[in-house]
Amino acid sequence: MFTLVNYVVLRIMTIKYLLDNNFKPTLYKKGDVIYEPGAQPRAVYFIKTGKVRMVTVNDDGKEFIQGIFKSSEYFGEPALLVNKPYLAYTIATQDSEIIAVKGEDFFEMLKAQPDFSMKLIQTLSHRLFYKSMMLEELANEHAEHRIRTLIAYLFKDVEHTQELKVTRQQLADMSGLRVETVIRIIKKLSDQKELKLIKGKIIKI
Amino acid sequence: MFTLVNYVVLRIMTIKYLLDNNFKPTLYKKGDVIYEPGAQPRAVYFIKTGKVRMVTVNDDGKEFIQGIFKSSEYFGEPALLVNKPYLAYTIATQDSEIIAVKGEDFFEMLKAQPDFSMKLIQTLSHRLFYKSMMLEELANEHAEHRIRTLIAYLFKDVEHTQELKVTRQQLADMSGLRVETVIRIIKKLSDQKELKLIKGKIIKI
DNA sequence: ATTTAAGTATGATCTGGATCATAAATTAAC
DNA sequence: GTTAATTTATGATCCAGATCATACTTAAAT
Repeated sequence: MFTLVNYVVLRIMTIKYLLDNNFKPTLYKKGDVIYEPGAQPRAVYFIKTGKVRMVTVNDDGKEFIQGIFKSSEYFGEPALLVNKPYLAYTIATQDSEIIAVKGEDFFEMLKAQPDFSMKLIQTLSHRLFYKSMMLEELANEHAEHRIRTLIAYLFKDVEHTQELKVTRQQLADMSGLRVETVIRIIKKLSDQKELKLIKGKIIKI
Repeated sequence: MFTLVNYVVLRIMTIKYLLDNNFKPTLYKKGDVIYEPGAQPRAVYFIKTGKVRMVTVNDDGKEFIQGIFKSSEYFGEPALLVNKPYLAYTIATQDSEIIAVKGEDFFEMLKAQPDFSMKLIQTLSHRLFYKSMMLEELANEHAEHRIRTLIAYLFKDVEHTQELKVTRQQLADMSGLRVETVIRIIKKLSDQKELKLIKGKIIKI
């Protein structure tokens, strides 16, 4: 069976494969936009180093974080694969080196490497899982439940007593709530000893 | 490039392939549960005939419709592929013949047929697209906007002057709103001539 | 053709979380 | 080390949509 370890190895291998095959990373500075909604997809983006956030923005300018991608992950395939314009912005949240693999090359990779194809299927399944979970939350659950579920998810493969590297604003932007609401709920969860706060940082208990 | 026509053909071919290879459909009666949340996935389900709805249910019994699957479509792969318990119920909304393909056989199919693998990637991408769109709506948009977007999506490959085969309750269960709210909004959209109502049925304008 | 069930319709009230406003505590930048 | 910029914090008010209640209409079952 497919394990977490070879999953990670395969991810790193993919970047190596690209570099070995002469794909060149582009440098994006913090805040740079990699693509915007409405644009026609032409490539899949592999992150060599750095981090990006994928956000949809409504008419009032309110952001919703669709996903966060970091080193050795890739993004932008769904739009390319269904051949529809992007729905979201993708923005570097720190300086990042990103390899853009053109559509044809990506399809080539898929054909040439059945392993990669299988891995993509798993990656897409993971993302679907997360989105299904969040849809249920946003549709049916109240603020406190949403934040509990989201924090549990973010903490899922994190050690005891480690801190969460997300701001209240980001939690708000992932849960469809407002910062003030998230702040009040985090405080409440802390009062109930469901988590610990040290200088405002959220610590797993 | 991959077109809608060969996409549909491939879908139908898959069922034919399964029948030719001696996979036997099981009959589910209207209301029968195919699987429930918490169960460990062992198979992928291909619908020969009929229709199912995939729903998550919260503690108060409120349903959220994660997806509706019909003839020649399949469901249940993400949980199998990431090897996590199901999140949702899948329930036959009418009498249905469904072929359960065991995990091993499904992985076999994927390996043996690169076409199928590519098609699965596209299918997952489509579902991700829909879920991303709905997440943005549930997180950021007001009731009227949600219903507009949802109706536009449901009408997307439907002719002019055709009727929507969904109830107000189903729209509510897909948008995280309450029936009364959906009813009031549909009425308003009708008043604004954005759609037509005939005996309560929603008609594309 | 009647009964029953499911879906649609509408008004009145209530409430969770948004919004607004203002300040304190951290962190980043120079 | 000081200033500037984020982030966290907290109270007061407001409102979209939930909830409750009740009735009507259409479709399904017998």
